[in-house]
Amino acid sequence: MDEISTAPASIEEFRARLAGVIDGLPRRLRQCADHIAANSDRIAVSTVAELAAGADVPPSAVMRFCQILGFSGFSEMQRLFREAYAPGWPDYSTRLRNLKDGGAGSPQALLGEFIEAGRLSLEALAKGVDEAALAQAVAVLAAAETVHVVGLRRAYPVASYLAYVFDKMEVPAMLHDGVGKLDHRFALRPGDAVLAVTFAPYSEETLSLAADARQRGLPVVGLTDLLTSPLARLADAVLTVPEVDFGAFRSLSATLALAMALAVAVGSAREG
Amino acid sequence: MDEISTAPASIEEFRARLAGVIDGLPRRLRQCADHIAANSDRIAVSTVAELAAGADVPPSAVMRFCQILGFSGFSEMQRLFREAYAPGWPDYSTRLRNLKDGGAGSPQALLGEFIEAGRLSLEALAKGVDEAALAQAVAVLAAAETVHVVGLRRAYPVASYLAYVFDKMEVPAMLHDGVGKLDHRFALRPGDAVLAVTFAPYSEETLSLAADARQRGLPVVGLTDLLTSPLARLADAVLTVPEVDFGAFRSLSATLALAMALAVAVGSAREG
DNA sequence: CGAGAAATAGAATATTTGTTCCAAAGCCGC
DNA sequence: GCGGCTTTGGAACAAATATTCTATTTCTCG
Repeated sequence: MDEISTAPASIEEFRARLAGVIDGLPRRLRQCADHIAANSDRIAVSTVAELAAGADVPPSAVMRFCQILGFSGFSEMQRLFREAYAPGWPDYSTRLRNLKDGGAGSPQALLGEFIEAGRLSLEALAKGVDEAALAQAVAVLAAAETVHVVGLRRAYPVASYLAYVFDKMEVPAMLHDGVGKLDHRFALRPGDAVLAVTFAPYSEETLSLAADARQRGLPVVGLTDLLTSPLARLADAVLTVPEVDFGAFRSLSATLALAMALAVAVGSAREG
Repeated sequence: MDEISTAPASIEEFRARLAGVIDGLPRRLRQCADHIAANSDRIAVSTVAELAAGADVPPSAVMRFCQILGFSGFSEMQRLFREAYAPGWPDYSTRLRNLKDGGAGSPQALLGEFIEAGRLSLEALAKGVDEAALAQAVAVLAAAETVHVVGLRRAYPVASYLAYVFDKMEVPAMLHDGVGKLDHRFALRPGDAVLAVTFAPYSEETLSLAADARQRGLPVVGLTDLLTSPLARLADAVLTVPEVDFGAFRSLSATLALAMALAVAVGSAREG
């Protein structure tokens, strides 16, 4: 291994050098590189042993890694990070305020708002989950042959992630995405179930597919925003998500958390 | 001096106790208290000797100070600050694994875990965001004619939501979704930019489109998990998201928050 | 001013942490 | 399969760092 004799003098240089060598790195050193890149903010406050444990390598691997980057050893690398150590505030709310102070409309202020919206949504979900409805939704979907997932516009990311998780968990699922304006309503077969996702303003196509399923006697699970949603009337089990909007856009954090829990629970139930 | 036997459990408690004792302190200890109160953010990355030098007292004075505050010694005090800086999610993945192996997870328990994962991810994002990279990403995309959004598999929900938000904000955008195995690479025109989203295991198609764009001189913005991601080398601006990742079950909360902030910031910048 | 108590500095020690080195294992081209 | 090269893991070692101890100084109060 050809060593570089001079140590990086700044964090930027450090990153550049890391990017430069990472490709030619053997397995263990690659693990070090990945873990350190992912936790570069912890270098300043960690010991070799802690970092090594995090990367799942022996301490000596971390040492070799430091040397390959041009440092004489770990201490020298750590010194770089300790000096640059920005007071990344221990307190979440202070940090958030700092972000928002970047000026109204600045990217980081926006980010602060979206983070806040997501967090509030998750908290509300934690408090207000309807356990009976969730259990029923799991039961319905676990009993189905094929799960038909439908969700358009702002609900589409949720629907597509549900389809992804179902696929990974080997649950037969079909994503109705409205491509080509085809609704594929004849794909709904006896024994199947529909999982419909929609938020105000409720998309016509989603409601229509749910109504169709219901008419044919297929069970429908709804994931929506309010109990007064038109989807609620069509569904055998209704899950509502108290999502906080920021501006015109919905954070989706809570919705996705609920969707994932649902999908994984259904996947586990079908295995058993 | 009346010692307190239990150590502060949080930084707030630490501050309270410090405020409580600082008045009745003799000279050298008072110096310690002043210096430490003024530089509490450096406790995590300093040695006893450094702190002592800063306060202009001998190291043993610092030791006594720590003990008066209720710590067994300096190390214990330092641990408080190190952990407060890098909180919470040490063995998160083992927790999820236990949950999966053990109880097979009631739906509510699963939901609780996903909520917690989302919350931690958002918190980590608030602390670890690279504001310079975010600003650069906004600049690049705001200057583009058309934004080409690409992201597949687990990144697809993010990509599709980005496309949705761009659409609402009247930013010309095209979602490359890989339908029909078409990569639409010839849709990339001079003046356009690519916004690529991918997480390990990095999807070949996404990387390939990004590489193609770069080769033609189009700017690329990457949204990925690690700075060592192959996408990082292809991109002019790299945004990394510290998302809790376990198998197929990625919370996406932080990713979406960052994506939305990016999209809205780009939309606003283009209006002005 | 002087006795006693408290506080202090610095040296001595214990402990933790970083670093080196070498034998064993893995890999590659032959 | 075999020799040479690279990589790896762990134990031995070295350095840095925290902690304790005690002689000395500094306060305090009679």
